[in-house]
Amino acid sequence: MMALKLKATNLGSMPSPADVIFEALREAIVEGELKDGETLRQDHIASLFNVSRIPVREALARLEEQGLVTTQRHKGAVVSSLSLEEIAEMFEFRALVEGEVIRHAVNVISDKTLAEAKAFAQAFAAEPDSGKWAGLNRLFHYTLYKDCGRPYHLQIISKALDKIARYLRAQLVLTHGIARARAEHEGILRAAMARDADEAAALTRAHILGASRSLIGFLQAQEKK
Amino acid sequence: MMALKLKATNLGSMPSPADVIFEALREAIVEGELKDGETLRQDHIASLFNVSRIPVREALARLEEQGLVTTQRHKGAVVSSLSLEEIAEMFEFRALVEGEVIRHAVNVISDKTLAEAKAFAQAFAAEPDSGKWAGLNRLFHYTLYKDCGRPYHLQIISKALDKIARYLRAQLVLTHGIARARAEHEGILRAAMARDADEAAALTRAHILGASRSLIGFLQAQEKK
DNA sequence: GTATTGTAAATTGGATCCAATATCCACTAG
DNA sequence: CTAGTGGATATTGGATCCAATTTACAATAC
Repeated sequence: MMALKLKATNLGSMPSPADVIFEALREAIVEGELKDGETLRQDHIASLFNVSRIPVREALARLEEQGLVTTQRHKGAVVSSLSLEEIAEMFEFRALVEGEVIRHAVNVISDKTLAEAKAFAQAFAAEPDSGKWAGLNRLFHYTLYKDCGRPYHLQIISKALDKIARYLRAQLVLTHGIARARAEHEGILRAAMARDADEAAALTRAHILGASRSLIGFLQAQEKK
Repeated sequence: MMALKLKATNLGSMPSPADVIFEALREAIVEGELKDGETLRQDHIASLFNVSRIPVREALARLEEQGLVTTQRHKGAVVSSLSLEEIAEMFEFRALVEGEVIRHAVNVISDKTLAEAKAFAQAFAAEPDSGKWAGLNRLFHYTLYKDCGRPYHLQIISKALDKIARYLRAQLVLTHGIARARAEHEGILRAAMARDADEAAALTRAHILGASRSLIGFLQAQEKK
């Protein structure tokens, strides 16, 4: 073996075109750029990325497995939409898992991570551009969770968030959720800094379930119109 | 519109070849017929099902998204294997979610469903063929959960089970888990019939975490050899 | 005018073909 | 004999081509 040192990037794990397309579509759905029920034409996507339809189809298959799109044989893929009941259930699920995760995290959380979380909370509170709220909100929470040593839990939370992020956005922007979120983030952060795991878990649960009630109420009112 | 009534099977939602292959591979992995680390050759699978590699690749993409196989660019797909830590985490996760689900289920469970669960518990206890234990075990628990009105939770549980079913099998068959499982099932069933949601949840959690300890101990001993 | 049939265009899903990469093994140099 | 090179083989990933199905719409019948 030669002794020459060079920073070798592992070509074998470079993202394939299919990966790139998957990520782009996922992002677009999560960010709400592709609306509920919108149909995704393989040809169109393929020409956007200058590839054939093959990698597009692979990306769509993976998105369907995640529940972000729904496919009907020979009819194509549409962005999945969730009913009110389904949205409510997702929030319940998040409250359960995120509550558990933050409890474990707070018991072992480092000062460095706490500082990061604090920075995100402040950035969130100070951000004037409503388009960036959802992202900062997610970063804040994720930072508080990430030391929990439970990668599978984190992955599941992330996938659940992907499915409802579009709706959450509405909750923050359209229901004045931002003001309450600021206050509740402060509380969660304080509990975490005090290493009070049960309090952090309880506040996180309440935070999620509160957002759920607010969003569901908003969507119900919306529906009646 | 004509009045003729006939039981119309919706052709549009018939399983595609890709669906069939996905299910078959999933089943084979879950049942342990395909071992950890075994590589899956696209050509081989394609000829087994008499199709080209295209639907096989779609199935593999979906399996990878589920975490049942791992792909490396240009090297192909292998059946994912879980470390001891990962297995332990999956059990923790199951205890959390299944505990929650059975609590909600027991509050609304029908007598009919209880009777079904009882039948599965008895079938499980009486089954001499160890190859069928895992399936009956899963049916018993699923039956107790299914009235909970939370389809997303059930789906997540199902996917989590898929990832560890191979290992669970070993726990039941090789560690005398079957005897304890019989007794614990009885307890869970009794709590459910008494509509004692908290007790059913606590017993379910204990059941899962007990199986986890037993399995992890077994695998650790195995590893040292 | 409305409902129904038939046909053309659009779209998906699969097969085949081709290029890029990895793996294996024989060969060579030292 | 060993390390290393080069090329044959196997395998994957993507492009192109083709068949099957859906959709839109024009033509026809009533």
